[in-house]
Amino acid sequence: MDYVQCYCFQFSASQFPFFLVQENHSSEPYRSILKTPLKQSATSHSALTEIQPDCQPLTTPPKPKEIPPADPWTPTSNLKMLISAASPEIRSREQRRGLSDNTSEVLQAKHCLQEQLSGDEYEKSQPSRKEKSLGLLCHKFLARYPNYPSTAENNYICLDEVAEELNVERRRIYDIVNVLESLHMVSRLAKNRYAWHGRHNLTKTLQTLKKVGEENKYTQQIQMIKNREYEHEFDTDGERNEEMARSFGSNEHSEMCFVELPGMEFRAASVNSRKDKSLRVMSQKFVMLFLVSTPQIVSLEVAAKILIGEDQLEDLDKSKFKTKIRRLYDIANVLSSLELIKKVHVTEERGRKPAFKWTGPEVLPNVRDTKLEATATAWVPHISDSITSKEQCSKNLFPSRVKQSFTRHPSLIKLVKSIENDRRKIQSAPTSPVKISTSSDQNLSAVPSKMAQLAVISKHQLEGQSKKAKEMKLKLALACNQSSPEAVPKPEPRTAPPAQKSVLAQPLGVLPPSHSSVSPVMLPHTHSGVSYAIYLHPSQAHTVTTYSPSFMLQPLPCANVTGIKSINSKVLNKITTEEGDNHIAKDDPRNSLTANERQTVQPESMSHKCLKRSQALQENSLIKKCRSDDKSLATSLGESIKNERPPSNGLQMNHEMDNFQKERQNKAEKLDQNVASCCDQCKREGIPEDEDRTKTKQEIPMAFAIPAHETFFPSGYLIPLPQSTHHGNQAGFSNKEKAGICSLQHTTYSSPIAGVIPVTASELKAVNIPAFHITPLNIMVSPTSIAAAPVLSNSCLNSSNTSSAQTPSSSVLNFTLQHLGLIPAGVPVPASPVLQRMTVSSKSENVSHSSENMNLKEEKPSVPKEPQELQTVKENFFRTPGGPNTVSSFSANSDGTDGISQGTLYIPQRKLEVSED
DNA sequence: GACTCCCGCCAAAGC
DNA sequence: GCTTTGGCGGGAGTC
Repeated sequence: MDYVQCYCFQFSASQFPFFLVQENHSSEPYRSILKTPLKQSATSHSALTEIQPDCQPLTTPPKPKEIPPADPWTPTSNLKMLISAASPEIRSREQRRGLSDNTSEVLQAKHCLQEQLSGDEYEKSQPSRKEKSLGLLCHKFLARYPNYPSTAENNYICLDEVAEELNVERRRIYDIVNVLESLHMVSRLAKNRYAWHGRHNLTKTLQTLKKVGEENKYTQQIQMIKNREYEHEFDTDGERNEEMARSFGSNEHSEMCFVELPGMEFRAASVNSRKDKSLRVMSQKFVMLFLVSTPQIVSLEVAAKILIGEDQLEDLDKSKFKTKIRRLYDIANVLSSLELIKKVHVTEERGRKPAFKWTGPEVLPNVRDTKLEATATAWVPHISDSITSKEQCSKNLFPSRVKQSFTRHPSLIKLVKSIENDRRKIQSAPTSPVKISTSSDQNLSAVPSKMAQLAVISKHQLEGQSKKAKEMKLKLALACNQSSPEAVPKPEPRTAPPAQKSVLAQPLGVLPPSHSSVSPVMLPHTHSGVSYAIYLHPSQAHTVTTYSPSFMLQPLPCANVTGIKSINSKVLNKITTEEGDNHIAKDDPRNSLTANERQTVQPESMSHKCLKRSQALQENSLIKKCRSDDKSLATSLGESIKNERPPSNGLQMNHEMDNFQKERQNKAEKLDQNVASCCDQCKREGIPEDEDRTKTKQEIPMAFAIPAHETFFPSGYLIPLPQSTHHGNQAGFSNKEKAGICSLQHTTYSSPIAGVIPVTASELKAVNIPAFHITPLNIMVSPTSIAAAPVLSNSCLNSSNTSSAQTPSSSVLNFTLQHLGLIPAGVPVPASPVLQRMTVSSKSENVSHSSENMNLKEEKPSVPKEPQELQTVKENFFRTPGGPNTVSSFSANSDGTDGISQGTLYIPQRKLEVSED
């Protein structure tokens, strides 16, 4: 036992000169042994952990060459020497150094040792399997390089050298490097030579992977697999596989390549040589699964099935499955070392399953497509590159996806591959002399610096705005407190962490449940500084709404925003980690970096999680809605929450809708009165009439101006309409604000059921908000939640102006219905509340819990099998121009136009979280 | 017995 | 033709 501890020190000392100082001053009798680098012990991890953050050698640390002094040999030291000599790694190392002329002696020593020690003792003397794990090796590898290397430093990696230093065969280093390469943390420069980029590219890569994963419909695939799991046991060669093959085939997954980032393309000539099975590609796909799923937990089984599905479904046999699992373990070990994932176990009906949970930074869905870009730049470096990156990745990953309606003929694939390979060879053959990474490293350094400048500027400006807004809020709070106490935002709202402020550049007021009966929630609109206010009834304190970077308002399943994850976990999965969920975060000092990163991105992550969930829920909702029959609308919401039943349609729904429309007219009037009252109050308090008043409208929660160009659309669909009234609405704004307003896309979204849903604060006390969804461009309220529609404010809209609540033309409606497959092509449908009967209900939104929460009771019978046609319809609908389910994606395309054109049907994210935990 | 994943063979790709 | 890269699966260690 004693010598084992000694080993720990030996490893550290030999690997890190940092420790050699101690060694040199040590009077420890076994000093001579300390000179021999041995394999790490279990404690080496912590040692590495402490070393890694700052003092990382950029290059291979010089190996200690000193010859061990001839210290007196004791029986113990002799034994230790024998043990160390017995190590094959040590032997091979000695051989490589040419210092080992006495191999036979060593072997003899080993033999001798074996004889001397009992079997158990000898086994104990060998490094345990854990100590040789890829994860630990990866830790050692990572410890050699800084997380954020400066380009001025030497960041090259020589595989041979590393393998030697780490006492492992090169094969293992390849495993690590391949995974790191998939995250663009390293890139291949030449034979045996890589460049270390650290985490500089990580955010960008993850964004890209997420985007690609979304486009690849991984969420749906996961869902599909999970659903099937519950329906049947996965059999190897049955009809189910064929079915699955068809599904995957229909998703055009047959051809997938390595996702590349701009400036890092084709750096590895072999990158795509075995692309379909490459560890790199597998690693990227694996990461994608985490990024697109909610919760971000992926079981190995599901991952393997998806990965196999993309390969050769016809060969979906056990051995293939086992192999995939093996590879996934390899990848997971590296990702774990990077602290991007953590091993967990999900408990479900069939038992405990190994899975991994994403613990890395949350990823913005797609910032570039929104006007947030400049702002987000302050937050995420390289963000401006992400577009190109995304496009590039899309091209790389889904070459045939550019025109989704066309599929490349298999016979052409080979030709294309051949051409691509040729081009690759020409462009990127990694040959000697070593290619200095001009495009990569320099871009990496140049772009970030520019972006950083932009970021600082944006941040500065936005902080200014934020301050103003805060001041206004306080003023307003005082002002409105008199007229409407419920609406007063708390001076210290439970806001998102500061990091988000800098990003959102708006006071994000996710307010705590106040003592008043209504909890206001301010939601900034980053485009224009418009905020939304949502008032929650205390009974819904668990459903706090926060801001989503994609401009979606998503109720979150808890009052404490920072507690979302835990609640989610609680609700969704009974997860047990092997070492405790919080262990790493709490205890591991190395985690500070990840923690920091996470701190920066967490606000987004939360809302985004909800976004993710909403996507999943929405999918289920759409499916179920189409199958729903005769359940009553009034009861369906509550029932569905509890029982996950499909929503209802029919006469009762129509009745409800009629009532609703009447109600909301009344509410509109009340709302106007409230607004006027509040503004008058502000006037009395000395708040400037002109600009500030307008601002007030933006920021005051009581300014329940219903966007004139935004209309509640009970059906959940938004149909873009020509904007005709918007400019008129801007008349009252200052130039400054006009500018902000103009930055908005003026697409009008309307509903067959035109109108607004004004709700006064007092009325809100009584309403529930089971499901809603708000974006700066649209507001969607599920039919079942319409009566509970929250109030909204949007400064760029005149509260009294509802004229733009237009009824879409019948042609648009026809288009909609036909696109839905609900009416045959060519059958005209008048613009009437027909859609009411086909609205997507939020009823079943929580159904996807069943898949996400394997621990929850699965209500398999209520999850009907999804027909292919419906699947297709669903896919089509969720394929928004900028990506699936991203509102932001159509708000501003790179060309400055609306990404959604006339006649385009957009099915919005519809909410979601019924957290009844 | 299931889960993990090390290990090294060997073929493809690179030089 | 040699070297590098990495897919792959046997099988051992661990739980």
